[in-house]
Amino acid sequence: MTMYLCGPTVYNYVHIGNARGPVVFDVLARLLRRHYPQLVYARNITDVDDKINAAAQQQGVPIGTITERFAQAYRDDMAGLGVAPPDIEPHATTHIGPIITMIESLLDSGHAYAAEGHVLFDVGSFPAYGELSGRDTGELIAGSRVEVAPYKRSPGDFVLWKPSTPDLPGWDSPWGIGRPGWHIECSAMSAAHLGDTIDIHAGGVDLLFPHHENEIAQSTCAHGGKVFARWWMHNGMLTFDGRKMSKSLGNVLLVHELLKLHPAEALRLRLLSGHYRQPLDWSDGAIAQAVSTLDGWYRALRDLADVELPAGDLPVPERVEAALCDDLNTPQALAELSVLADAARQSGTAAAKAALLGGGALLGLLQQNAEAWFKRGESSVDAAHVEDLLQQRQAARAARDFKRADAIRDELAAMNIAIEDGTQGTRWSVQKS
RNA sequence: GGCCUGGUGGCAGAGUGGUCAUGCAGCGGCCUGCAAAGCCGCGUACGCCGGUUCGAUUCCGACCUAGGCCUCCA
Repeated sequence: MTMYLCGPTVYNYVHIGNARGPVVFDVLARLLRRHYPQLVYARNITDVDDKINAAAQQQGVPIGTITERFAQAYRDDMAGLGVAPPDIEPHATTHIGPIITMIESLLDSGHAYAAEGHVLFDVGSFPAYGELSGRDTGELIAGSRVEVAPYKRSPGDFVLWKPSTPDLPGWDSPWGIGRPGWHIECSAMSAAHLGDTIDIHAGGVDLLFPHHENEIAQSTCAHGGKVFARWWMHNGMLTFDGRKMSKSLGNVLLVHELLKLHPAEALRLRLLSGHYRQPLDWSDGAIAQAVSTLDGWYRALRDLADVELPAGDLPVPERVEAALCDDLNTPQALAELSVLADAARQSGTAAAKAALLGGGALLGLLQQNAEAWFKRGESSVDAAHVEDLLQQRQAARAARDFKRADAIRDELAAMNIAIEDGTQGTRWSVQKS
């Protein structure tokens, strides 16, 4: 079983919309690994690109400085969101050889042509072009938004290799010093690591055309007509202010920044709270709801802190798995998690606790200590002072001086501390998303 | 203009041809010194108009509306 996800072009921090695919397909990978332990999951890094070049030139540094920095930032952001690293993280610049080989094969088979230092894919040579995205080439050309260049035979033809000037990164090739086109990178990298035919190819819907269409054309033609990807999965876009969150629109929220402001699991929960194929709207209110939901689950777990888990691996609740097996229905899986939380609260058994944790684990949620969840942001709070106030309040209550006790509670509330009196004493937590 | 998706209760968001989504918020009750948490209960939800059907939120058609792709984009 093989899976390929189109990864980031690393010239800047990624925004939360960019994280939806990695998070959603991380859940898919977790699910698949249960059934196909030999799953090989590849997520590439595009580390050569015009935008990277622009950023490097602007800052006067080699592209490697930019790409290494932001590739690491990307790994950090994904780790922050609880995304497990893929099995393979191929970089475009370390696959120039395979890319050139693939282009040569396309030239040899008549699916590509060289012109003015460029090599272009001849869309007309691949009748199935447009099938995935449901468009026909005639219309495409009529659309006229494709770049018309004198060296193109047909406006829909796309670049496999383009020439580089001395001030830009380039690699030696049969067509001169140049660099690969974006589309061929994914074709070459997936073939290099996952073979001619991959099982699942994932990515955002915005890549459906032309990127994935082009990948199909290149790979199919380079591999003698073999199927490129058996299944395609496209995640819907994240919207913000009612519009697609995108760098070009400028309405982005960086993962890097959001992780400083909100609990990571709330961000992850939000990304999983809609079906992956549907659009999902991002808002502060939505994050607050996610935090409240997690509060409830963690509260159930905190009450069971002393209940020892059964030995061995956590169980995966059948209903959670069934939901995910049904076209990765994460909202349904989340609903099942709420049911499990109820069961844990009401039964208080080790089995119920394990089920809740096991279901959460499959979704990459409930991965932290319950007490830690409620005490997050504690560094900004003087815990000793809080404990001292609670002691005073306890004394006041014992003396039935409720006015004083309530005044202390108000004081704590002003410090963003919420308290709960329970049979095991008074608990406190930091009220901050 | 072409090609796609959607429009579900205050909010988020699944799903289904005919008794339940689920969560968040709200309301009432129990509990509590009072709260909080928890528990119990509540709210005439499926864009609009036709059609098919014994019956449609669910199928079909038109319309309105939102968004995406057609250019870099997760």
